[in-house]
Amino acid sequence: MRQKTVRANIKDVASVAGVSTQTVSRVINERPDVSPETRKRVKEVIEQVGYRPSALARSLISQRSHTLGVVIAGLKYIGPSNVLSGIASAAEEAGYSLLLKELPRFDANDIEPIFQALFSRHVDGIIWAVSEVGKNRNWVNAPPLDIEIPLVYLTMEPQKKLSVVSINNYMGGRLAASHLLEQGYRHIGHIAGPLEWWEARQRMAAWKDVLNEAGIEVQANHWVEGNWSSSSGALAVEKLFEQYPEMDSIFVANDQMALSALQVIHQKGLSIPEDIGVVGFDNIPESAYFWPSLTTVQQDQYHVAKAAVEEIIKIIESDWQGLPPTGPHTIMLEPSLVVRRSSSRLESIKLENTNNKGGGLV
Amino acid sequence: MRQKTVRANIKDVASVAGVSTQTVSRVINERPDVSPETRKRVKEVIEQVGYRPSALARSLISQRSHTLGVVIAGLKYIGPSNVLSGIASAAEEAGYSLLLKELPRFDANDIEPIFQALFSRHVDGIIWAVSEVGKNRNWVNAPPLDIEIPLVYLTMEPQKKLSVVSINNYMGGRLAASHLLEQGYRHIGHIAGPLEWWEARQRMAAWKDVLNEAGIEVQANHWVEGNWSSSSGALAVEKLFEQYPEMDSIFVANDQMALSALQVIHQKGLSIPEDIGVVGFDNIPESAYFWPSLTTVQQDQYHVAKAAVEEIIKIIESDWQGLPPTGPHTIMLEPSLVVRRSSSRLESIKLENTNNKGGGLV
DNA sequence: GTGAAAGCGCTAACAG
DNA sequence: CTGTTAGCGCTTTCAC
Repeated sequence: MRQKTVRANIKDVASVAGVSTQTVSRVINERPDVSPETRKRVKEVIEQVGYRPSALARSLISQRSHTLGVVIAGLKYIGPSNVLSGIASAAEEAGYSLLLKELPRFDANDIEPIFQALFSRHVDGIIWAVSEVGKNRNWVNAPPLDIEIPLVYLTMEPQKKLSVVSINNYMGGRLAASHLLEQGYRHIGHIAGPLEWWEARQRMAAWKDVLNEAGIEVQANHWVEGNWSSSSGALAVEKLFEQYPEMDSIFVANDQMALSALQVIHQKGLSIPEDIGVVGFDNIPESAYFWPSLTTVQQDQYHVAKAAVEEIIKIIESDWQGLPPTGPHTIMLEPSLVVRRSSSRLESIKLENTNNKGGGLV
Repeated sequence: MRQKTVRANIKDVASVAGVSTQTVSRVINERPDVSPETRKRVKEVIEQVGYRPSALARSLISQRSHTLGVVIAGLKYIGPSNVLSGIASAAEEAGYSLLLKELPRFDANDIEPIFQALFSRHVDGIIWAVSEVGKNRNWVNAPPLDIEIPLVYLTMEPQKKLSVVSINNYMGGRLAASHLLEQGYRHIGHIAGPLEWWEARQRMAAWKDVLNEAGIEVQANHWVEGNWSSSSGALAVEKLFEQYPEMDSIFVANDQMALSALQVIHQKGLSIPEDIGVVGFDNIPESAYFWPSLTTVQQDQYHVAKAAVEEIIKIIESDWQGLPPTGPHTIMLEPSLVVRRSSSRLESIKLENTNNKGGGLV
C-alpha cells in the first residue's frame, strides 16, 4: 500500500520552470553554465514547490554518500559518549552525516553484519570507535569482507598497516605514577582496569616502569585488577590494604574506581592525602567534587575523536581526487595531569594549574 | 576521478548465474516463486562474487530506507548518551539503522538544515531526543518543512497533537519530597535545575506541591536555581544555607549538583543525614559511592528511549500498511526512588530496596 | 546555454 | 517459475 511519492522532485521543478531536468540539476549544483535569468527562475520554483534534492539518488549515481559509519560500544559510559560527541561535531563541520552502530558488548565479535549494513548504505568511510578489548581485534588483518573504504580505528595498539588514533595511555600512567613519587610517596599501589583492555595494560605498564626506574621493586601484591566500576574499586582497595599494608598511595586506573577508593579510605579513618595519596584517570567532570577533590589524568576524548574524523576525511577526499593513497598514520595525543587535593601532600603544589574547568573545593 | 564501481552488483550476479536480474532480486528477497535449483545456484554465485545488495538503490525504489533519524544534544552528558544507547539498541533490534545529528546546543533553533539532511536521506521517521529547553519547541506547530513522516519527541511537555515519550519528572519530584517528609524533615530546601528546562520546572513544582499539601509554606528563600553542573551546585548550596538557615534537608534536582552539595555540607562540619538530609535525581552509577551514598530518583532513560523507538516504528509500519493512522500518543514512564544513606534519618529504613545494582557503602 | 539519452542498482508490473 | 520493460531521482556524457 505504498503511497505515491508526494515530495516534489527534479522533474516537477523542471516542468513548472519550463526547463529540462539537467538545467535544474545545474542550478542546484551551482554550476556556472546557466544563464542568470534561468537560474533565478529555477530557484524561485524550487522555493515555491519546496523541492529538496534526494541525497539518496545523488549518492547512487555519484558513488559518494557523504556519510561516515561509526561503530561504537558502551555508549552508556561517559568515555564513549564523549568520543561520539567529538565525532558528531567534527563530521557535521565537514558536511558529513553519521550512520551509527552500537555493538552490544565491547568484545562483540560478530561484526560482519555491521559491515554489511554500513557498506550497503554506501558509507564513504568507517570510524571504528570500540576500544581494543580481548580478542575484538582478531579480524583486522583478515576482514570479513573486502574493505575497500577507509577505516580509522580509535584507541588500540598502533599497527603499521592501520590508521589508529588514540590517547597515549602509557604516558598518562607515567604522569600519574611520577607525580606520586614527586609528592614523596614510595609505596604506590595500583588498581588496574580489566587487563583484557589495552588501555588498562598500558596504564599498568607505565606504573611498573616508573617505579622500577626509581629503583622501587614492584611485587604481585602491589596491585589488584578491577573492572572499571565503582563497586569493583571498593573491593579492590580493600584487598589492596590487606595484601599491601605499607601502601601509602594508589594509582587508580579510572575515576569511577577512584571514587569508591576514596570512600573506603575514609571509612578506615585514614586521611587523604596525608595518609594515603590517590590519583585517578579520565578527569570526569565530577572528580573535581569528590571528597577530597581528585588528582587525575585528563584524556581529551573529544579531540581524539575530532582527529579521527579529520584523518578519515583526508583519506576519503584524497583518494577521491585520485591522489596517491597516503599510508596509514598513527596519531597519539598526549594526556595531561590535573593536580588536585587527593595527592597534594606537599603544600607547594599549585592546584588545578593544568585545568581551566574551575577548581574543586579544596 | 571517480573510479568505476568495483563491487559486484545484481547484474553481475545475474549474468554469472545465467538468469535475469529479476530472479536474483527474488532470491535476495526470499520470495517463494523461485525453483529450488535456481535459488541454490544464485545463492552460490552471490557467495562467490561477494555480492551485497545496495540498500541505497532499494530505498530509492521502495521509498523506505529502514533508517531512523535521531536528533540529540549534549551527548557528552550521561543522560543523553543513555538515551542514545537505548535508541540504538532498540533500533538495531527492529532492523533499523540510525542517522545521527547532534545539535551544538540544547536550545539550538536552527533546525531546518537538520530536517533537510534527514529528509534528503529519506529517513522513515525522526526521534527528536532533545529535552525541552527555553524556546526550542517553538517550531513544533509550524514546522520548517512539511513533515510528512512520523516524529516522536522525547522529554517534553505532552501536547495533544504530538507523540511524546517521557519520564514523569513531576512524580519523581514528588517521590523525593515525600520521602524527606517521611523521614521527619520539615525544612526542605530545593536546588533547582535551570528553569528554562521543562524537567527542572516539573521537579520544582512537585517539591512545592508536596510541601504545600503537607501544610508547609514554601517561600522564595527556600530554593536556588543551579545549572545542573557540580560547580553550580556548590554555589547554590552555600547560598541556600545563607538565606534559609533553618533548613534541615535539600532536594537537589540532579546528582551532579547533589555531589557538590554533599561536599560543601561536609566542609561546614555538618553531618548527613543527621543534620541535613539530601536527595538527588537521576541515579547516576556513581551516586551509590558518594559520601554518604546518595538517595536519589531513578529515571530509566534507556527504557524511555526504547519506548520511543517502538512507538515510532509502530507508526511507520502501520502507515506503510495503509492502516488508519493511530493518533499521537503520550507515553509517561514512572520513576522510582532509590533510598540510600544521605536521607535515612530513621533507622528502620531498608536501604537499596528499590535498586538491584549493588549497594552503596553505607 | 540548454536538452536528450543513458544509466547508477534495484524492484514492480506484467508477460509468457 | 522466469524474463522483459519501465522507472525510483538524479547526474553524466554529448549533442545542438
